[in-house]
Amino acid sequence: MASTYDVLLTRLQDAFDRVAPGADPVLRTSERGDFQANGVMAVAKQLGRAPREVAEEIVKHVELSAVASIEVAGPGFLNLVLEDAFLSQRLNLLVADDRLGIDVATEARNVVIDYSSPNVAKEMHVGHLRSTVIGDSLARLNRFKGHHVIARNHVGDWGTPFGMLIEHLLDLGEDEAISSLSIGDLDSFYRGARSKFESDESFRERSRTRVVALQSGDHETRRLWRLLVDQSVAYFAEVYAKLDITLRPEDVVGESYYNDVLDDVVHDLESAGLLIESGGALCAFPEGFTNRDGDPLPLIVKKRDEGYGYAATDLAALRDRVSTLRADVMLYVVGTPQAQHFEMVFAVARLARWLPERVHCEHVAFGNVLGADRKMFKTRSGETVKLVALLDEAIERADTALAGRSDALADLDRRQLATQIARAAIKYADLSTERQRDYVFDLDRMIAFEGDTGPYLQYAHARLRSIFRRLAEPWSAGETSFALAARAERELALALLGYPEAFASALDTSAPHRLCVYLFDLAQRFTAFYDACPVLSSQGALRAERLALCDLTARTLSQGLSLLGIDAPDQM
RNA sequence: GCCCUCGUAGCUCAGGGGAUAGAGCAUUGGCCUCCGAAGCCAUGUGCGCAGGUUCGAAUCCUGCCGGGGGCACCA
Repeated sequence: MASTYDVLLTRLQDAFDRVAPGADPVLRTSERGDFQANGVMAVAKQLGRAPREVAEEIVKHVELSAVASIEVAGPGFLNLVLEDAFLSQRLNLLVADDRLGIDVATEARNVVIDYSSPNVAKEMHVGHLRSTVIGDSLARLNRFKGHHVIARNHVGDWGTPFGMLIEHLLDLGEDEAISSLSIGDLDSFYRGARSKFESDESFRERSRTRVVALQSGDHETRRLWRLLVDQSVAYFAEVYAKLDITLRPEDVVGESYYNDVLDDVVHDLESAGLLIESGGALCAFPEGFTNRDGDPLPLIVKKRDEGYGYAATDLAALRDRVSTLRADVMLYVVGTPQAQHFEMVFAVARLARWLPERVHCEHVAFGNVLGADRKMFKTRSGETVKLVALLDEAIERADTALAGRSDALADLDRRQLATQIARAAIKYADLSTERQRDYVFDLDRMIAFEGDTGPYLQYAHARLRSIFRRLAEPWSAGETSFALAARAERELALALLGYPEAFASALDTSAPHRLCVYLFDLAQRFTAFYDACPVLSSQGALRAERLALCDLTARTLSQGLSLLGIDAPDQM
């Protein structure tokens, strides 16, 4: 169904077209009315006419009867106020719609989303938080829109470190190594290997030999490698479950997956005349990239030592995603430092004709997570912070807070609830800031259950559900007459009608924070309404209307949060 | 040195051509015989600086200043 905004835009567009075909009405929500159209001034300028005169003409032509009143204001703004009956009609459409006004895509696209990407035999840490959380939200948004999402967890499962990791595994003994890995103590395993590699010459030599064996496909070496990978993937699955991330083991398609086609990638690039030998390495030199000396900057596809760099793997993956997975959209949820790398990879892929124009390919970049000192977020002792440790601490705090307000929650699984709240706190804090910016990680602030936080949104939802729990009679949403006499009711209603635009904006720009901003605004309008408009103690039509508003708000909050990967418990 | 990115209230952040620039936290002061006070209401000398484009600039362009990042074989 067309959203309320779309209805108004269509009507205005028709009127604008009669005066200046194709002109944008520039329709926005407004504090001076419900909406305002700002496009008149530009049109008047273009026509060389007085803006107010043009505005009057558009007002004369626009067909808005039974929809909205419209008037000219200031230099030529058009202010619109929705008719009560129209508002009521629009709300009833939402009441009857499980999707709350969000249409399924008319054509489902194949959307490949590359996110999370931890390293095998290494702990997941804050450095993986943003990619994981943002990528998962984008996956949920695209799925909800009806697209076919292909999640790709491009884990680091290949490269020279595996020589030392496998030798370390052998030193420990398989059983011992597996039990160490399966309890999630990946860091100490990795450190153990690392320290031997740095201090022990013979270990170093064994590691080098082992890498060669791995690369040449030695059966036993591959088996040991597979052991490492499987243990890690199982561990990642535990972390994802704890964070409520939708990535599955079958979404793991690591770097090694492309090993067999790397020769092919190089061969094709060579045939296309895109590779030049430079300093012993095979490089592509896409236009527009220079190094610090002003010379052309290479994308190194094959290293001097004959090994392949990550450019080769990324190119192979990209080619595979277009040709095999039939991607229409490819999103790479990777930090901003990789911006130039991806620009170059995309440029080379276009040159190689692996990336057709019709495929939308985008580096969904995000900023760093910083500590209170505005430097990269680390523990006090300077260690990277484990993701599970982060979540565990948040769970503890949530649990403590819950314990202090216990009675109503006696029957519930407090631990489960604390986990839901902790996830909300961490995810919302991450998602609610504009992606490209760095943000300061402050657990106190994000889990403080007041202000612009995940728990605040959950709380608003829980209060709504509480109203329905108290209801003596069975209730279900039906055709409702919305009078919206109180200001707070009208404000809430307008926000509810804006949900489809907030969703579209978040989806189209891969910006979950836009949905966050919307949901927080909605929650605030709800609590203002809640304060000013008694629901259960009101009577008759007013009560029915308010219950319907509550139901719509609860559904919108719940659905919106779910698109962010956040639960909305009924009680907390 | 070149390129990218960011600079908005004391702090953390929205707003990315439209009218008097908004939230949250903190501050101060009000609200619970009444649906959950994790709440609501009130409370402000702020768009880094200088030009430019425009009827209109926090928003677009140029330069400068400041933070962060990238710039040949670790991904």
